[in-house]
Amino acid sequence: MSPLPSGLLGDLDPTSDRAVFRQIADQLREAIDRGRFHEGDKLPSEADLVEHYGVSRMTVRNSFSILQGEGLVHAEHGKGVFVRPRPPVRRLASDRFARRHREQGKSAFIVEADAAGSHPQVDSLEVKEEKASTDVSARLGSVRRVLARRRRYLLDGRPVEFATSYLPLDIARGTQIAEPNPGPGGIYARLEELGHRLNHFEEEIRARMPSPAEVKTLRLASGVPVIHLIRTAFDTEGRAVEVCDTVMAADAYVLSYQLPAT
Amino acid sequence: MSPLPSGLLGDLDPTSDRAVFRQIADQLREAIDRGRFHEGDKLPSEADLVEHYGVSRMTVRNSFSILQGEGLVHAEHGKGVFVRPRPPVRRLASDRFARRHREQGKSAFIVEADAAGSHPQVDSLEVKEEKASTDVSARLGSVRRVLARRRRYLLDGRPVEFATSYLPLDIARGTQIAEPNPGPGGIYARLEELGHRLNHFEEEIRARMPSPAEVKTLRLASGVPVIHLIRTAFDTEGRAVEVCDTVMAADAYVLSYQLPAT
DNA sequence: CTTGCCCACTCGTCTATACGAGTATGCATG
DNA sequence: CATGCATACTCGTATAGACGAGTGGGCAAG
Repeated sequence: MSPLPSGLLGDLDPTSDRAVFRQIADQLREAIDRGRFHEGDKLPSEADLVEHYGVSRMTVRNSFSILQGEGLVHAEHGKGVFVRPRPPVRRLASDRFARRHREQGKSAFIVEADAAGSHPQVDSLEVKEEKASTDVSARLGSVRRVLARRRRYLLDGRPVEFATSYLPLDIARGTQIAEPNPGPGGIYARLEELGHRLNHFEEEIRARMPSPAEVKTLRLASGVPVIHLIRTAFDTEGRAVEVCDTVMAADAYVLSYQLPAT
Repeated sequence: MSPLPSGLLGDLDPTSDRAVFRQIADQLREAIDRGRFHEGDKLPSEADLVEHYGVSRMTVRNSFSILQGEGLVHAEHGKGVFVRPRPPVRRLASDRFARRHREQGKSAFIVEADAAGSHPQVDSLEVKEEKASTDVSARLGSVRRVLARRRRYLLDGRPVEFATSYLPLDIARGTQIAEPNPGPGGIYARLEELGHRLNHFEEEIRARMPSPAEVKTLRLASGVPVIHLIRTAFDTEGRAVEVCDTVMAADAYVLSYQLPAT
């Protein structure tokens, strides 16, 4: 247990009314911000800090837990506490559903990830008929049952997004949309072939902390929120033909929209 | 210290390899999800749970800290731990900058909040010239200095959003845009009067955990992420005439966009 | 050289205790 | 009745100790 390089971290201010564990967290945070520790670097161990500050181990752990909650660091059992690297982000532009992007055979996700040089995967594919939730039913116009298409998207082995599409049975049942592989251009291409020419989409965006289930399927580190996006697709007759419910790891995404000023 | 109503919470499973504090958190979470506790309800005190489960206080506190991290509950010193109420959300539609909304005298925020029956406020108004950050400079096209307009928005006394607009000095200096009150229709109306007819906006959206400073200015409860929105306004000549950097309390907002399918 | 074990170091979980500080309530005092 | 204090309850902070479990390096045996 080598002593901490002096000057790396300061001393505590016993006269301060700021709690000791907060002071320690502040100093670590500042050291990270100032670049004393870089992404992926190992922070001093709990034992190091116990010795350096002369406090008990629980106090140090308390400090770490603050930084974890902020998403700044993550602990690895048996190894140490590390500065959390910012993962590469995926940019979603608002024209990502434009018809011209729908021509080729591969899905938008695959094409885009390949172009960005990362390795895309889709798994947990599940297609089945089920009872519509209240919310989905309201959005699709009072349908009882729907076709649900679930899938998880991964980039370089890391899950980044979990999405479920809901479609009214009278549209989707018996079509290729009900097959695991919906064919080139995805379900939007199939919908248009079926006569539902798409007119516009509505997207609702929320951000919140993940549920335990979401932590699991997206393998989220603590302190990482999710972006919850609900998209409704409307055809030219004004009918809602699909609702897509997407939960994204917030640290992996930047959403981008272009709005007319008219 | 009245005993806990039996049946409200279950027992621990000593054979489970799930940590005790997680089991307790699970049971509390489930009880909340099932509606055994409603928004604003007080959960059993730490002492109650210590007695009920026969564990130490730190273990119970550990459970609570999980739920706090999820944004499910919040603790009040001297009172207890409560189920966090879902605050009313503000919906931001993608047409909120349409020209027709810019006619009246009051700001969009005030009009909209009044209509929703809540009491809007704007404070911390600050207008000054300053050095442009790298990011802002890049977005505005390599300007050195900018006019910055900072303000905080509150609904019913609660801060919900903190925004800063940056404008190139050659556009804003000496105009009403540089005054604390930009006049009816806001700075977008002034920009158009100055000959910068607006063509479109670009919005970039991220979600992340707040910095300590953001926790303070937005008075955020723990477990509440922020939505970080960066909007760039372009005039008909393709020039970026304003960058607006907005940090919103994520539990107070739903963003809504409408996209053409073309 | 390879295999396998031991050991040191790491964080994870849990107990027990202590005192501080904010809140609410009831009771005694004025 | 009103004021103010005592008190009990709440969570906040901190200490000290114990054992468990994952990781990785070194060393000894094969």
